[in-house]
Amino acid sequence: MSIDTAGSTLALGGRSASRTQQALTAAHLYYMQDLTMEAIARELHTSRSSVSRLLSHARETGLVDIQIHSPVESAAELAAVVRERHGVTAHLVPMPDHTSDVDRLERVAMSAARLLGRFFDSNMTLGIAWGSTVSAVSRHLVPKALSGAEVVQLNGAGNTRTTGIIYASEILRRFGRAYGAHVQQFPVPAFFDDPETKRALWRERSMKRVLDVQEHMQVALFGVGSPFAEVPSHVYIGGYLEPEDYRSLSADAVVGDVATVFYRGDGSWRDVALNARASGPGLDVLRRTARRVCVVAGMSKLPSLRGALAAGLVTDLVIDEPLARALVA
Amino acid sequence: MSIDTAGSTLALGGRSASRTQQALTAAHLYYMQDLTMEAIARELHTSRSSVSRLLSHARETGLVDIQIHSPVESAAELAAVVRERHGVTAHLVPMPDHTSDVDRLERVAMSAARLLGRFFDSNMTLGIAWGSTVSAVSRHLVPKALSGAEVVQLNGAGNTRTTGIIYASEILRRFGRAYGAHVQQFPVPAFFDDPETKRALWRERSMKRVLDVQEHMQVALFGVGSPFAEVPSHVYIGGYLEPEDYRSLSADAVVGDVATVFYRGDGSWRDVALNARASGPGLDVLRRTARRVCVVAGMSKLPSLRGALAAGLVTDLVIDEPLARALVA
DNA sequence: GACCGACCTGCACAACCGTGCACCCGCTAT
DNA sequence: ATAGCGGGTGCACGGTTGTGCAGGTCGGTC
Repeated sequence: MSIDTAGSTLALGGRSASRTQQALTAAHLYYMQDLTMEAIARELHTSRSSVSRLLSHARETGLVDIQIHSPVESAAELAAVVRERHGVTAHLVPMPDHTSDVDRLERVAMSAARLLGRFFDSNMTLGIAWGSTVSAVSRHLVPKALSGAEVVQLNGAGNTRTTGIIYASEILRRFGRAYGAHVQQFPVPAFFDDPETKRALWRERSMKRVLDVQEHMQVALFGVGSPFAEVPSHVYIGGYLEPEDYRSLSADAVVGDVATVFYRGDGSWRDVALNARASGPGLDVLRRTARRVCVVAGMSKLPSLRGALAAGLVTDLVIDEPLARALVA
Repeated sequence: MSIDTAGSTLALGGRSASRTQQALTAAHLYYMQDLTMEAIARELHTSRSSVSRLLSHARETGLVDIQIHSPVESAAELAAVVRERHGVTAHLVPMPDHTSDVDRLERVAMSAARLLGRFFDSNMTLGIAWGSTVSAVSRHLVPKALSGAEVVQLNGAGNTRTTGIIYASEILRRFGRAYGAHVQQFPVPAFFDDPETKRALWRERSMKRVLDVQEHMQVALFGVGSPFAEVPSHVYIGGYLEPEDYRSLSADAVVGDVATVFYRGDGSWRDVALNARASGPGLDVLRRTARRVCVVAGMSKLPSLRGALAAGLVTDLVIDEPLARALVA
């Protein structure tokens, strides 16, 4: 008689179980056993709406993981062409040609966020650039409980107007929270005024520690900047660069940047003048990272994307399908 | 102008794409980008109902894979107790205590079928017993495109009334189709009349080939039979055994069987008389298999389950939660 | 060339699900 | 004590999704 209340309920799903346990049970009943929410509500002795919320909770917190496998034999032809031509794995995000640039970014970011969970695991280090693309990704991350994971900021965010801490650290924090990871900030300006200051600072042990973490990351996540596009990236409008800097970039025939490091259409970057003052990791450091996930949305990014591919910065490319078609056209 | 019709559609999702490609696109838009079916229908230039069917197709054919991860720290206490006490990984299938035995079987089988896809991969061999449990599982398999996979029947199906070919081969065929695997039948009676015939047949090269495949399987899937339960298993009602056989089992204190091989409550089996005439693999052969998935539903199976656990036949146990609770009680 | 069957489509309807709202409970600061 | 607050619940409604049905298309057959 003492177990009477538990008698007709579920040991793991009963009213006394934790929210997570209930969500787990509901998810099992819904996704594995194909019950309706109504039926689940009866089994859990609660209302259908609570079950609906429980399932949302389960999805949002990563208890339920939905993957899409394209059967190998038919792996989207377009992706195959991209792989052959550029040597990267393309993750195409389908959408109509007439999608606006903001929608593209949002949709690509959502897909990228869900994909990232497959690449990032316990005891790994993830390096992130920041900018509108990575920021958009950060808003759609699916939590995954990892241990010993670390997230490190790849480039500084300070400029002449703000230290950029708030914006960049908000992004970092989202990643850290989603993966239960330790976050490593990088409190330096995006661009130094004097390259000598950068070199000096880089010799400081506190900075060396961060740089060392960057060097050993297994996954890097970044977008590409497009300095001369109609819709310039965050770096180009936030007061980071001076008119003379633009002239310098122009003179160097720069087509884009990754984490404040600039490159030309042919992928060269070492002798771009501005890079001496940039806070981001040298592209050779980036290239030593095992998995380098580049997220790109919108036609205006095409030239800088080409440059990034030419520079061999990318192993996995998350990209909207119309742009991918333009890339191989 | 010639590409006009394709201009406002999706290259991969347009009307000319294959059903699979369309389903893939729809799945991406639905599960990765959270669009409604209505919106997807617009992008794919089709009706909403077609999108609904496309998504069903994607789920049924394994294009979409839904997994449930219980966060390690909270991995159902009950499962932990089972692991500790019996050394097996328990996959608990939640359901109310008052669930009928047929519902239990159906629900456990559904979960088991979805789980199996995680264990069975290309170039592996899967051994299956047959019986009501495995049959139920076979009806819920989620397809997965493998190469070089093989499915082998573990025990014969013939009896004095039929060769059992139709029933058993239907089950086998379902597995073969779901995984694109080659199927290996085992056309022998479930029980021989004369153990000598079995020994003779086992020396035939055609039989040796099958036995050899069985010995090298990486995954085995089976239920447990319960000879003296209220709801006896297939083997015990299909005309396979004679009254004297039952007396023999009773005299040997048998509590159950796996693939026609009988064991006692303490897990012993070698000296059970009837086993000399059984077509199933010796339990030592079974125990050499890396992953041995046992599917059990319903209280009446408890004694035979205990025996199978005592015999160390199981590495992964798919079981309804009320039964699991009874097991550890 | 008419017929047939297998398959696909959109419609319409019913079933199902998400969410704003009012409410309740336990906690805390006043 | 009590008002306020954060978080959870069920109801009711409207949006979303599954599915039987009545076509339509295509390829094969007599």
